[in-house]
Amino acid sequence: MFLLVDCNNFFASCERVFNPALQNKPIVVLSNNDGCVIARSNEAKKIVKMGDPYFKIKDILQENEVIIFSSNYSLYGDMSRRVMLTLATFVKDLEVYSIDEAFLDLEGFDKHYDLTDYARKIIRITTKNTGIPVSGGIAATKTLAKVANKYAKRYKGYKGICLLDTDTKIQKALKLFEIGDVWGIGYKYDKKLQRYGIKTAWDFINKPESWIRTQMGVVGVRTWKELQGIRCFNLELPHSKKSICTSRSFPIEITDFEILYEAIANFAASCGRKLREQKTCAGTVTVFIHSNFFRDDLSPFYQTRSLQLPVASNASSELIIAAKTILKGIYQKGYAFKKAGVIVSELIKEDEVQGNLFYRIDREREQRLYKVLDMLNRKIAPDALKLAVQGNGKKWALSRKYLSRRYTTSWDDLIEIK
DNA sequence: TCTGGGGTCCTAGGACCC
DNA sequence: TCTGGGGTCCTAGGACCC
Repeated sequence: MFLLVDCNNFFASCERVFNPALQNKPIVVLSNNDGCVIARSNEAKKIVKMGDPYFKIKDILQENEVIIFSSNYSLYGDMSRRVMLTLATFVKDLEVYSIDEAFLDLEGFDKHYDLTDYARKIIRITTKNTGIPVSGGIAATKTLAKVANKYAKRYKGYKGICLLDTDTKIQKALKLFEIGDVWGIGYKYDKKLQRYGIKTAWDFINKPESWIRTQMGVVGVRTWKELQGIRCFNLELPHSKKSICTSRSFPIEITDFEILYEAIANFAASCGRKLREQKTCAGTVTVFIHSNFFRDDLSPFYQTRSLQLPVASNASSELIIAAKTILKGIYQKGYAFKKAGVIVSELIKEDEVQGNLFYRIDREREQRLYKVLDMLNRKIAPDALKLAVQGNGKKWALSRKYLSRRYTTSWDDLIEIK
């Protein structure tokens, strides 16, 4: 059996841990640039929708005295790490599936424990250790564990844990489960299935496999099987990423090449840092820039281009040079850019990089340099030490008006007790 | 008039997840 | 005025090989 543990309203809960006055109050967390709603406390769920643009719902938030936060990923990332560390003490194998979710392998546990009791113990101790409320779903497949988890959250009676272990229970659960809420069924397939009269997960599994295959390909068939208890997804072990992206929307529209370049240089440097963190090098650098797609007075403008590096690299300086070459090729005067990003791909392990007879660079020296740079930035502050081309970021800085403190990762932000 | 059969690799786009 | 960011996998079609 799998146990899926999911943090309740994760970002909102993180904000509450260090500010208990927020208990039982409606909270929303906004995306970068304070753009739109990306997390809500239960109280706020009744008031605004996920993804609502902030500027459109400002008044509603105010009327309802909703407390607003800009996203604080230093805090959420660290709280996530704490949750995962606690969960890891209970099982041999777990897969950290996202910032707020993990699949735990309960194989064999049923011989010694009552699964529901054991899972309740897990979530009780996790909440005690971290301050984050969590809930869990247990079932034979990941997709069913996801279903179970939704029930655990939906009904208080489950006391945080829902177990789907018998055909009767599963059938009952699927009959009441909307098809669009199934893991693997997104917006498009939801609409499509609804058109064919498929409203619940139960309707879905009663379609023939061939029909699912034609309409939704092998991906759909996997979901169809998983809902019937046939395992298609196993616990995945940690692996390094296959591509890494750093991108931002700008609070203003940028027309100037130099400002855009400064932003791109920072994105490339950030990709470099992430590459070094997972000990990989990138073979290809891609840059994209685009206009404000929300403006209907202008036709959308989008440019992207890739460049193969002569030797795969994770040195920020080399990535920046490549990114600048690309940017020069795709930048066009007279256009206003609202969003840009750098993607690095064709990632290979740091120590398996293929050399190049015609392009020599002192890799050892470079590696020592970035080792020091990363170490200092970890110790002092992100980007305490950076390349001069990265500038000061003032011209394109994100707006984060409602940022809380980095309670757990910055000495300056520690709570003082009076 | 009629035009084989079997394969690989790459890319763009589309679907999904959080 | 103001609309997030970061990923994965699959598929179809085109180009190529013999």
